[in-house]
Amino acid sequence: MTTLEDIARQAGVSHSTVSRALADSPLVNAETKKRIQILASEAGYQVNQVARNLKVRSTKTVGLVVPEVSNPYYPKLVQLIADLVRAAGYSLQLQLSGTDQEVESACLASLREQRVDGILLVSGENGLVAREHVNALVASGVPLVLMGWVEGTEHLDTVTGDDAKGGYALAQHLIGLGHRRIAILGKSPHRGIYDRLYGFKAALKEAGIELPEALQVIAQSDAEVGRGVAHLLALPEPPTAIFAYQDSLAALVIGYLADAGVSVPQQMTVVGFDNLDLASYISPRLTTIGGHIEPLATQFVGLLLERVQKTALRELPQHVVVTPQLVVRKSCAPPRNKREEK
Amino acid sequence: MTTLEDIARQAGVSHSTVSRALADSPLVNAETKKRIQILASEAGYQVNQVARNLKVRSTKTVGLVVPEVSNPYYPKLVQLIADLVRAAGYSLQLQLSGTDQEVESACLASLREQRVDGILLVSGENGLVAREHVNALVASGVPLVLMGWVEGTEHLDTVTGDDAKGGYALAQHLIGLGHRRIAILGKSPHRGIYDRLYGFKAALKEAGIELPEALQVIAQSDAEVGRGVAHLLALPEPPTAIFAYQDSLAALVIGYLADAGVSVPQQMTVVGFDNLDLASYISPRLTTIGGHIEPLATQFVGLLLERVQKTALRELPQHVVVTPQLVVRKSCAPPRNKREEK
DNA sequence: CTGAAAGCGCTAACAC
DNA sequence: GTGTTAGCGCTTTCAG
Repeated sequence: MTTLEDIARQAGVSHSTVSRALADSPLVNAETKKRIQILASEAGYQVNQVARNLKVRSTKTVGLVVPEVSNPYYPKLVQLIADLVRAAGYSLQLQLSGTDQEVESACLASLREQRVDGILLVSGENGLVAREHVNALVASGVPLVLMGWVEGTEHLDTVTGDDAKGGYALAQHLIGLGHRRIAILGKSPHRGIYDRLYGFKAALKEAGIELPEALQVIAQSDAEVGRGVAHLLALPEPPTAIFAYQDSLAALVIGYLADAGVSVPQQMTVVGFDNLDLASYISPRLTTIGGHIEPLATQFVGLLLERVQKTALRELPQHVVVTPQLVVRKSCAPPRNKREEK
Repeated sequence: MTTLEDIARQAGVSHSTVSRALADSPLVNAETKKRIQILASEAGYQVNQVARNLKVRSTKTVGLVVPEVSNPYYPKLVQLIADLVRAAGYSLQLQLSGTDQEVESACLASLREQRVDGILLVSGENGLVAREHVNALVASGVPLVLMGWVEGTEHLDTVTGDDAKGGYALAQHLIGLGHRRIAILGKSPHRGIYDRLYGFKAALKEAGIELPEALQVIAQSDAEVGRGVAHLLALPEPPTAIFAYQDSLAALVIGYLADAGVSVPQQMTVVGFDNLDLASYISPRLTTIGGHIEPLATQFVGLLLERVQKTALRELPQHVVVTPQLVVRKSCAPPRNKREEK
C-alpha cells in the first residue's frame, strides 16, 4: 500500500508537503502541488483514513442502528438516511440490532469503539432496552439521536411520528364510511406501536363505537394472522373492517381473506399503516397512513449532523414529532349493510 | 475519552500491561489482570479501534456495496449477509452505489481508504461499470468477491444464480399447465437479468412456442407496467400467462390486472422471479423462482472470508453458481380455453 | 513555501 | 511478569 512517504520520495519532497498538496492547501507552491497530485494519482495513492482518523480525531462516519432490514419498513428508512448522510459527506456504518437487547448493546459498543462521529439509533419494536448503554454514550459526549418512542428519554434528542394522530385519522375514515364493527389486528402492542392503536381507539370511543375483546386480535407470526382472520370471519357478527396496524400485516390479511373467499374492499375493508412501497403494489392498493417516513429521516440526520458539527454550545434536547397523513386508496368501501340500506 | 494510559496510571502499571490485560494475555499476572479489567470496565473504557486498526493493519470490517435497498430484493440479501458477517466477528460497512457508476466508484474508493479487509460487491442492474476500479482493487490485493453476472470477470471470485435454469423451469411450468400464448414483461434486460429471459425463451422454443414482439413488453417504471398490461389485454389474441421477471413487477402486474377486472389466476396466470417475502404475502400468492438468495449470500461471504483469512496462497478465482428452484403457489392455472375443453 | 518533529492510541518486540 | 520503545500513516504546529 503506497503511503505519503512513498510519493514524497518520488517527488523529492517531504511527506508533509505531500500531505498539504493532496489537501489542496494554498500553502504549497502551485507547480509542486500539481506535480505531486499527478504523481499520487498515477501511483494510485489513497489516503489511509484510519491513520488520518486517528490524527484528526474524527471519522466522518455516522453509525446507524436499526433492528433489521428484512421488515420492509426499515429499508425504506435506511435508504433515505443513507442518501442524506452521503450527501453530507459522511459514511454510514450500519448495524443491525435484531430483536435482542444484547445485540443492540454490542452494536452501540462497536460503534463507539469505532469512534463514529454520531449515532442514529432506531429503537426496536420492543422499545429500547440498552438504556444504560445509551446513557453512557450520551454522557461520554457522543452525539446520538433516537427514533421511536421510548420511555424516559426526555434528555435525548428524539424524532417520532405522531402515530396517535395517524390512528385517529384512520378510524375517522372508517367511521365516515359507515363502519361500526371494526377489528384491529397486529403484533402485541409494544411501545413503538402503541400510539397508533391509542389514537385509533380514541376515535372509536368518541364516536361511541365499542371495541370488544373478540375484535382485537394479537398475531405475532404469519400463521397467527391467518388464524386471527379465520377467527374474525367465524364470529357471529364479524367485523366489516380490519385495521392491521402495519402495512405488511394488512397485505397478509388481504391474502388470508382471499383464501376464505372474502374480497377486499367489497366484502371487507382493510387498512394498514406506514404507506410502504408494498401498499401501492398489492391489490387492492392499500389505504393507509403515510408521509411520515421522509420527514422523519430528514429530521433524524439533520438533528444528528447539527450536533456533530457544532462542537460548541450543547443545547437542550430536541424532540421532533412528525404528523402523518391519511392516504386513501382502494382497500376501503362502505360496509355491506350500509350500501344495501341506500 | 479514556485511554490505555489513563487506566494505566490509575492501576499504577504501564500502558502495555493494560493492553495485555485487556487482551486477556496469559503473560500478565492473574491478579493484576483482574484488577485492571475491573478498573477499565468501571472507567467505561472502550478500545479505540481506529488506533488499534492502524497498528494491527486490519479493520475486521468488510465493505458491502449494493445498488440500493429500496428495491426489496436487496434488503433480503443485506440482512443475510449482515448476519453472516457479524457471526464471523466482522463489522459491515454498507455502501449504496445507486444506479450511477460514479457513485459506485466512489463507494469502492471510500472502502479502500477505510482499509476494509475485504469487499463484497453486488453488481448493479446495468452490470458493473467501475471495472477499472475493481481491477485496481484486486491488483492491490484487497480481497473482493462479486455477485452478479458481469462480462469479463473470469479473473474475479464470483457468485451468481443460475437464472437461466430458473427461467427455463418457469417456462416449463407454464407450458405444462397448457399455456401457449405467454407474455414477458419487465425492465429492459440488462446483463443482470438477461439470463432468466434466456432460459425462459429457450424452453418456449423447445416446445415450439412463438414469442412474438407484441408479447414482449419493456416497462421501466410503474406507470409503464400499467400501460404494458393494458397493451397486452387489448391485443386481438391476448396472452393467457405473463412472466414478470421480478417479483415486485409481478405484484404490480396483478394489481393492474385487477384494475382491469382480470382476476389471477382464473383469467390470467402470472409468475415472478426471486421469491421475495412479498411473493408470499400478496394475493394470490405468487408462483416464482426461489431458494437461491440464501445460498448465494452464504457463498458470497464464505468466499470472501476465506480470502480475507488465509493471507497465504492465493488460489485461482472461484466461480460459484447457485441453482434456484421453482416455487409453486397460487398465481397459476391452466388457460381458460384448456379448461373449457375438458 | 517547505521541512522537521511531535503525537493521535494502540500493539508487539525487546529488554530487564 | 512488566516496562520501555518503536512505530502504524497521517496532520499540524513550529521553525526556518
